[in-house]
Amino acid sequence: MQKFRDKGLKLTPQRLAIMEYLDGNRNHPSADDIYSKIRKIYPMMSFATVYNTLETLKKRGDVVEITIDPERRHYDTDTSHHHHLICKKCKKIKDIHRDFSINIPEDQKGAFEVLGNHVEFYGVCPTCNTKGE
Amino acid sequence: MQKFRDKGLKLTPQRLAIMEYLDGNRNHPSADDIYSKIRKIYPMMSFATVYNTLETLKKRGDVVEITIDPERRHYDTDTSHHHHLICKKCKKIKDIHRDFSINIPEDQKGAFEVLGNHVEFYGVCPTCNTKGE
DNA sequence: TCTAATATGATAATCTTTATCTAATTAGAA
DNA sequence: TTCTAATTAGATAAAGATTATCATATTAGA
Repeated sequence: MQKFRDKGLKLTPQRLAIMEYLDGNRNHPSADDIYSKIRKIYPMMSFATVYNTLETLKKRGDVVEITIDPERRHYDTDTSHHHHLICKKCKKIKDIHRDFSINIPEDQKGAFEVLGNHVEFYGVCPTCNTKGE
Repeated sequence: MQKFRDKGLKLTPQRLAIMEYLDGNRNHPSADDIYSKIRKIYPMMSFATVYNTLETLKKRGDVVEITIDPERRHYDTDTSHHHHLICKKCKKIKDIHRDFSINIPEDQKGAFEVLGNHVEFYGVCPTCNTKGE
């Protein structure tokens, strides 16, 4: 939380609410998740503010956008290098912390400047699995 | 191409045009790419038909949806297990053929049934790199 | 050639995300 | 504490991607 307070970021009640919601949140919420949840407490929250704030936090490097669910973007405050496991049914996302040290073979990389990688595992979570087919 | 002709798929001119366009196409086109291109030759092509056909081909397993560009979905007719490298600037996608044999550590997997994985490498392609900062 | 089943295309609808712009608020100086 | 410049919020429009609907047209096979 403290990490958000620095670097000339104007602290408004809306931003604080969003940051508070995100801080330590391991559920990789979507913009809509954030909006819906905070709206219950601060009904004056606007969708635009959610996107604005996410954009600001992304630029500051305090939040990372996850592209793993084709339906919508998810956000993660864990900015350390890690990977994800997604349930194809309920779309729940789980963190996978582990350095797989994967690299593109030289012959396929060519002159491409590779900046990083992200592994997306997919499958069916225990909850969805027990609910049957 | 021949692989599309089987299994009780009704062959309409529109479908054939889409299949022909996709066959051997290594550019991971988006629905819009497909639509725009084919429209020039078959002006009667509808966007709905593009999506319908993609859906059909996906179900048949002849096409795979790639979730790597947050802006839109891309499609790949190479259904073999492989990974992708995307340019953060121009969004061009390149195939990476290589089995990295990565697995989730048992303690993090739990009862999750893992069905597969996909590695997304990102960076800047040679073309965008030479265009300079 | 005929028919049942399926696909097309036009269009509306939905959903996510971005853009615009004015009024309100914040941070920091005075 | 007050004032001011800069930034942000919120309302809303707009854009863009994808899905849904449904009457009409087309296909495959009898």
